[in-house]
Amino acid sequence: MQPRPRSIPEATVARLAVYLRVLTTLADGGRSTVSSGELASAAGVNPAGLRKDLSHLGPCGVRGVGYDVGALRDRLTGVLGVGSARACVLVGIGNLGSALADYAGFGTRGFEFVALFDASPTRIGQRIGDLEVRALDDLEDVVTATGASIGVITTPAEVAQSVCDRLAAAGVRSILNFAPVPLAAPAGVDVRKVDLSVELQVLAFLGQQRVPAAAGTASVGESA
Amino acid sequence: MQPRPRSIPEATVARLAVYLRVLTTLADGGRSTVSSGELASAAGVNPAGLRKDLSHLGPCGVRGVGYDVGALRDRLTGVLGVGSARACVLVGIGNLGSALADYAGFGTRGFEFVALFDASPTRIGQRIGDLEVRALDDLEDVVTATGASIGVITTPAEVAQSVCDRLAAAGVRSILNFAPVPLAAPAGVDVRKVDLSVELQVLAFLGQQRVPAAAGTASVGESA
DNA sequence: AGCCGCTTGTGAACGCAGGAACAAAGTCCC
DNA sequence: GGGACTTTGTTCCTGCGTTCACAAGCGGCT
Repeated sequence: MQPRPRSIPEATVARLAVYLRVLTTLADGGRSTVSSGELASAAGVNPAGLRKDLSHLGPCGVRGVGYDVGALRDRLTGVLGVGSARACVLVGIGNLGSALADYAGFGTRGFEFVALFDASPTRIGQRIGDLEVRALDDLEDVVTATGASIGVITTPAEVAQSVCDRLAAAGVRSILNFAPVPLAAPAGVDVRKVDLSVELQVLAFLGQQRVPAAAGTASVGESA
Repeated sequence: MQPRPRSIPEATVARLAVYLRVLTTLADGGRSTVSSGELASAAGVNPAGLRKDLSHLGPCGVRGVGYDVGALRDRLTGVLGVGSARACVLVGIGNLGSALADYAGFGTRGFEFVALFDASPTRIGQRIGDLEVRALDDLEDVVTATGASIGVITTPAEVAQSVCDRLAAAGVRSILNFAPVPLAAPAGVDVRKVDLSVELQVLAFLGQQRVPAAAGTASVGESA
C-alpha cells in the first residue's frame, strides 16, 4: 500500500487540496458518493482534469457510480500528508502574522502552530489564541524541541532571509514566505511564496486592460 | 504611444509586478541603471525570462548598458495601471481582513482601501487605521460613490458568493478572493483566488515526499 | 442472463511557459 | 575613427499542463 511516490505535478497537488476540502464538506453533509462532474463543479475545475489529477494516485473510483466520498477523502488525506497534525512555527507577529496565528482554516486542516516568534520586545509575551509570542532567540531551541517541520515567515522583507536561514538550519523543511523578497534556501528545503500586493497588481492590470478607451461609463455587459 | 494592448501573459504580469518592486527599491537607493542579470537575480528569476517579459512592452533598455531604473519603473507603473491610486473595498473584517486593512504593502503600491464592510453588528463602527467598518447594507452605495474598482473578500465561505454578486453588480471589476470557495462572476469581472491552507498543504506534501524513509537526520546539503 | 446507460481512466493533440543560444546594437577604449 | 566588449532583444526548442475525445468497466433494468 505505498502511496505512489511517483512525482505528482505541483499544480495537481494544489488542486488535490481543494478536492479534499470539498470532499470533507460533502462527507459532513452525509453524501456517500460523488461523480467527477459534480466534484469538479464544486472545485471550480474541468471534470477531465479532475479525473487526471486523481489518476495520479491510482484507481480510486468505481465506473458507472463515481467516487466514494469517505474513501477518497481518506486517500487524499494520506497522500497529502495531513493525516496527523503537522507542527508549524510562525515568525513575525505583525498584523498579518497575528491573523494567521488565529486563522481557523489552518487548525481544522491538519496544521497546528506550536510557537510564535517576534523580534520586538513589545510583542514578546503577548498571547494570541493559546500561544505566547516568544523571543526570536529561542527559535532554534523550540524548533528542535517541537520537531516543527513547517515555518511561516511574515516578517519585514529585510530580515526574511536571515529568518529563513535560521529555520532551515534548525531543521525546518518547508517554508511559506509572505515577505516580498525571493528567499534562497538550502537544497532539501521547499519555499513557497505568497505575495499579496502582486495579486492586487495583476488584478489592476486585468481591470485596466479591459477598458482601453471608455473610463467613466458604468455600462457593464452582463452574461452568466 | 499606446501601451501595447496586445495580450501579455498573466504569468508575465505577475513578474512585472515583482520587477517594479525591485526597481522602486533600487531607485530609492540612487541607482540609475541595472542589467537584466542583476535585476533577475534580485527578483529571483532567470535573466533570459526577464528580458522576454520586458520585451512584451517594447524595447526599453539600452544595449551594452542595461535598463534605466527610473524610466523602466515608470513604464511598468503605467503598464500595470498603478499610476494613480486605485480604490479598493474590503468585505469581511475578521482577523485576516483586519490585517489586510492595515497592511502597509498595499497603500505604498498604488492601492487604497476606501471602505471596510462587515455583517456583524459588533464589528460595525470599529476603526481600523483611519477607516470605520461599515454595514454590509451600504456596500452598493459606497462602491458607486467611491467608484471603487477592486473588491477584496475575506468573509466566511458561505457568504462569499453573495458578496461577490453584490460587488459585481455594484460595478467592481476585479475581485481578490480569500474565501475557500470558487466564485462565479459575470463576464467582465476578474476573480483571483488566494487560498492559504492550500499553500500549506502543498508544502506538507512536498515535505513528506522528500523524506520517504529517514526522518531525523539533520544532514542538509548546501547549494546556492 | 443479457443489454443499456453511466462513469471512470487513459491516450493523444493543442497551447503555453521556461530556458538556452544567437544575432543586433550601442558604448567604451585605443 | 575603428575595433572589441558588453548587454539587450529575439528565435528556437524542449517540456509541462490542459483539454478534448474515446475505450474500458460496472451497475441496474428487463
